[in-house]
Amino acid sequence: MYAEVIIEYNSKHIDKTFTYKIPSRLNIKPGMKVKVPFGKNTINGFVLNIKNDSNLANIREIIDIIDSELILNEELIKVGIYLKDKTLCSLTTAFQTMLPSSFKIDKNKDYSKYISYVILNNDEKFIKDYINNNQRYAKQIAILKRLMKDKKVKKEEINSSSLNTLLKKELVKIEKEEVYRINIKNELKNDVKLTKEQENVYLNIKNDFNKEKVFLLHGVTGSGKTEIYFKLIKDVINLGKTAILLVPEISLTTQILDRCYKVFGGDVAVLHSGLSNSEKYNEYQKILRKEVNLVVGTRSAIFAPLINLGIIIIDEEHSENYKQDSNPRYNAIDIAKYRAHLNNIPLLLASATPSLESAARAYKGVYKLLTLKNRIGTSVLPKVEIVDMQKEAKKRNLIFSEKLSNKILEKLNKKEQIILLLNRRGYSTFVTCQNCGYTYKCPNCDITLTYHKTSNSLRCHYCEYNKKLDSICPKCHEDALSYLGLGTEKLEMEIKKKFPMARVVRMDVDTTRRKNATANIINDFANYKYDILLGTQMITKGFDFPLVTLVGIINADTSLNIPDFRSGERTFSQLLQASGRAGRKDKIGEVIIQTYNKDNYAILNVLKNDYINFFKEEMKIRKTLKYPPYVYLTLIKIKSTDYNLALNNAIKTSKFLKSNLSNVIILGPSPASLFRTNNQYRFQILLKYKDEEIIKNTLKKLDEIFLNIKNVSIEIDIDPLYT
DNA sequence: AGGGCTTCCCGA
DNA sequence: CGGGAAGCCCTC
Repeated sequence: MYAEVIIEYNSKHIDKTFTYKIPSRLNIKPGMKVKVPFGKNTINGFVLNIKNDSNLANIREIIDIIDSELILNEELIKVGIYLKDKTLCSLTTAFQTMLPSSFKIDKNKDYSKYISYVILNNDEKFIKDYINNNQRYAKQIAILKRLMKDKKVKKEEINSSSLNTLLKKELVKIEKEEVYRINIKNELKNDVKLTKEQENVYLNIKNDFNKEKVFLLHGVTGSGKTEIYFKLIKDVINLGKTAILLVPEISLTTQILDRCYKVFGGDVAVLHSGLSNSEKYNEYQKILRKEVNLVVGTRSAIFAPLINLGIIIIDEEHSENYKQDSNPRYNAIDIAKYRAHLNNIPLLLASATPSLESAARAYKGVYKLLTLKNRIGTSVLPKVEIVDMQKEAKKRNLIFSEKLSNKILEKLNKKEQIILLLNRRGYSTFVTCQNCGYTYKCPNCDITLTYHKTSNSLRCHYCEYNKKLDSICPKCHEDALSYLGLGTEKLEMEIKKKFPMARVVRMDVDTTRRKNATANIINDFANYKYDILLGTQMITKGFDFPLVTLVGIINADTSLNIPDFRSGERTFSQLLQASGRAGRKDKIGEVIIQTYNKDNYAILNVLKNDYINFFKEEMKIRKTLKYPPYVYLTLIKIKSTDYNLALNNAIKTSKFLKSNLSNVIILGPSPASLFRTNNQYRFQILLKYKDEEIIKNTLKKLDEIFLNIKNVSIEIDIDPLYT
């Protein structure tokens, strides 16, 4: 028997399986991690396939099985191959991406945690005799008596010298027991009652449990989507199947996870990058050992090795976090579709602001569209107002309009909570000299440096560049540096100045770096330890704070001004999601949007709370300009530290594509939106096409060509989020 | 990835 | 002629 093995060396030059003979002493199955000889070394690999014969001349033998557990099941092997095919990454990269670090192909780490117990090691008569004959060893006798009563006692609770004697005399022994770091023992809550509207959605999906079918649930914020998820998952588990629930980011897992634990108790494993390696190891182990039926997590949880999946649910499906922005650039929704296909089960995509692609498919009938139009309970949708900042600027109100200040004061007095959104972190977005006009720029990238007051440093948000701020201008040596542009740090200071009585907390990348920091901020705010939560877009996601009655958008234009075909969609979705945070329970929510573009269609549709109208207007633009969902996109970037090398290869690439592709619009090469990052010059070529399959082979060839070109690299992003 | 083999350039 | 760097190819 022979095994096809992928090996741990991750290079596109050896992106294939190698065949090894299976020695008769080993019981090898596909999915096992094995040790094999390779050249002069012995390395790790995964068995992908087993076959009866091979026509290769020199075949070596598998040395050993590393882990008798099947790490990759049959389905995951297929998913790995799909991932390679979809993103053009190597097979090894594909499987590495799917596994938590402790299980990766080149690792062999056991992060198990054990508790040691002491138990009796002999029959009762023997122990009793020992006690009777050795009355003078009072400590030992006490231990033995305790063990006769309690059966097992934690090792730390027992005096170590007495224990050693007892162990030597073989009166007791030590037993290790594995424990998980996350261990849920909850009283399970009873069923939640669904409203008519929820019930209808639930039944619609339940009727199609045994079909490969994609549902798009368009439900307004606060319409009770989570209850429907739970009911569906319960049913699936009762049928003896399993479920995956994806949420867009770690901060959201905490809120939804608490609710999962209440409903499903210890039947849940959680997977996201906020866990330590040991925690991840434990959670993964729970899944491999089939001890849980539900996995909740972020993007990579879509690779959870659950068998017998019954449903996959993707919450906030419009979120850009489902796409990985480094290699391999996969989208969890694609993987979910593939797994739903393999298992012949439903995939539920849900959002208050579905992505244009999903909505278009739903209106076309490719997905089944389900809607929730009403908020649950007595809660009504918030009242939205737009403030024209051009007028306010004349009154010298640059940060807070009159209306917003008054509303903040009003809410503070009423002891209600406020959320303020500003999509830019740091203190000021650029520092410039008022004397000579010098502006600090990153030496590696094509971008101005952001000033961070807490660390008194200038930082590049694209690379790791960081420098202390000078007291005088480095060019003209005048003391005339001024701080322009508003970031969350400065906003926090301004709020404290203007509303000294308010308790303020800031949430952005800078304040949430530490483990559990996000969860702490969210919990403290939910428990009314603060009046105002201010932050970047991370505060807009699905949180549920009943006391919040005012949401203020400080500057709605930040996302609008990014030159990208999706900026309208992003602005609309972000503003509508942020608005959704206002007014849950019985209080009416208010939303104030400050903008310099009061007539922009995205902002106006937020005002009317009209998703469908936004969809129609945006679709017209996409159709005219030939953008998704009317075409597919692939973005190719050619990068080099040498300008000419980058440019010449970009031109060559474009020629290659033009001669190999037909029915494809090829745009470029043009300088990438950030022309220089990390000292690399970047040119890009954009492909637009209607048939996904026609470009695959050409892209594969192109990728191979670049393997042999030095000092230039290529990056192929299929279905990119940004152009 | 990493090792071995070939080639090519140049110099006490 | 010899050594060392650089390029190329192979690994089941």
